[in-house]
Amino acid sequence: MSLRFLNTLTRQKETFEPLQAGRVGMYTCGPTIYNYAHIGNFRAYIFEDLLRRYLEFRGFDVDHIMNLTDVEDKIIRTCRETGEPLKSVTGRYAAAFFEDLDALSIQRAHAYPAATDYIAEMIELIKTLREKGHTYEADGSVYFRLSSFPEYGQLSHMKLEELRDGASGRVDSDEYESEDARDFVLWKAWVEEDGDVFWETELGKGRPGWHIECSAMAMKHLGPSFDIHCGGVDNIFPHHENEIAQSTCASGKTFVKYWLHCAHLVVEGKKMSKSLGNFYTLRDLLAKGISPLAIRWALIATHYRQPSNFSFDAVEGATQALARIQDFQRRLKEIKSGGGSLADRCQVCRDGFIAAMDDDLNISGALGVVFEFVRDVNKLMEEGKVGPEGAAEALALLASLNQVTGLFTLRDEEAPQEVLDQVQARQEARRSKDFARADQIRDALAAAGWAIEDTPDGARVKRA
RNA sequence: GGCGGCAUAGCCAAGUGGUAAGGCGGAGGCCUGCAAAGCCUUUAUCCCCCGGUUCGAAUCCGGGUGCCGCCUCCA
Repeated sequence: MSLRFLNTLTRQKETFEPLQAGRVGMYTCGPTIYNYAHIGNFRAYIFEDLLRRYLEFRGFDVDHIMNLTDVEDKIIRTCRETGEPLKSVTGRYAAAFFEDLDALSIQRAHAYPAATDYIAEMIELIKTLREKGHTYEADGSVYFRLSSFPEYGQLSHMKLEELRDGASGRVDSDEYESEDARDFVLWKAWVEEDGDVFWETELGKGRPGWHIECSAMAMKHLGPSFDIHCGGVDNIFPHHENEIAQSTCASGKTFVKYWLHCAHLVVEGKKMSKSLGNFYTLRDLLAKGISPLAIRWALIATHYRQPSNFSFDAVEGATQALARIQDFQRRLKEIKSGGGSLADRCQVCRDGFIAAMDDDLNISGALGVVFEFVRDVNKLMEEGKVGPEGAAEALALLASLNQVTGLFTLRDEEAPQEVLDQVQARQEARRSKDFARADQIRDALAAAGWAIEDTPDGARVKRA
């Protein structure tokens, strides 16, 4: 079997074959850094993280680029309302964004280009488009003329005529200086509300449109043609469609080979919204005491093209599932003698995991395979059939698969000496059949956040 | 109004023509001084509803209902 992805462009599952053997160029649309990202955003970033990790697991050398949109209407509005400089606002939320990525064990992309650092590249790109006759000017702004790109709509599978019909009644034509409401802006002429957010360029005083930044930065980092471009489904139209138009017209080459889009997240079955009270940033959830790994699990466990329902029941389930994997690893680590190898079982698990993931990143199926492995090995341990060699093999397998999931990291905390002393005291009480005393110690430790589990080889203590 | 996606047990969620993975939760049992962890059994005669195609459908087709997305710079 080979690695296959559903390509939004063709709506087919296609075997993944990178443009250059062994190497993958991957661009993912990142956040607009004017606020804290919410868990819906992070679902997309975790999907992209899973994709990148799996490509690497499969031996590809991945170059992952994620943009940061740091100039845009909402940011400018914030600056105008608060008087805070643009860079100050975006710097603060960029820092918060990276903290959140770390909390969720999302691997860093290889570069995070920010739009305002690529103004020169955007200007060059717009000039190229102008030379090739794809643009026009109106009131100091530069627009892309959609009628100059007949293939427009190939990604979203929408027809230009349908867009025009759809727009009727919804678009206030007074807001547009463009010749056609469907045309989009490449360069926005400065207006008074922009304050000191502008660049003096060959195209005049103003700022870039949103779509052009991704074309400019993606091509700068990955070349005119690259392998994978990701984002949320809402980006398909118009953002990614516009990127295709700009990039293809400028370079004359196919922009992206595979487009992968992530479905949205609902919370408790409803669209997240502040008025419903189900709108959450990562910080909101951490403040409720939910572990970041449980959030990662809840966000990753649904196939990326399926709408995912984030609920507190689901988070509780994720927390318990994580504990099961953690306990499994603790047990394996304690095996000191006896038993044999688990090479065959490990191979079955690894093969099953890969078969599922190869099929358009079927993470639910892959996790199912891991749990079947856990159950089988737990049973073998119960029967005393697992030795140090087998335990090491199983732990190595989980560590390997953890490179993909980021969910199996064993987080053990060394118990302080006073806790160990109490554990020892309890063991002595048990030996002398003073169970009241033993239970009293166990309850006290539980209250302090330490759980005791008795095993044939002694007591195990872990963070509750 | 146009385009598209989704609907599987209490919860999360795989499965796209051959008779319902997995996890959480619940119930019973084994183990344990008691627990915890683990193991075993059990928990959807059925996959939103109504028709149809087929020897056979959760899976295909038609209609309906509900939720979600896009159609103006929200992942």
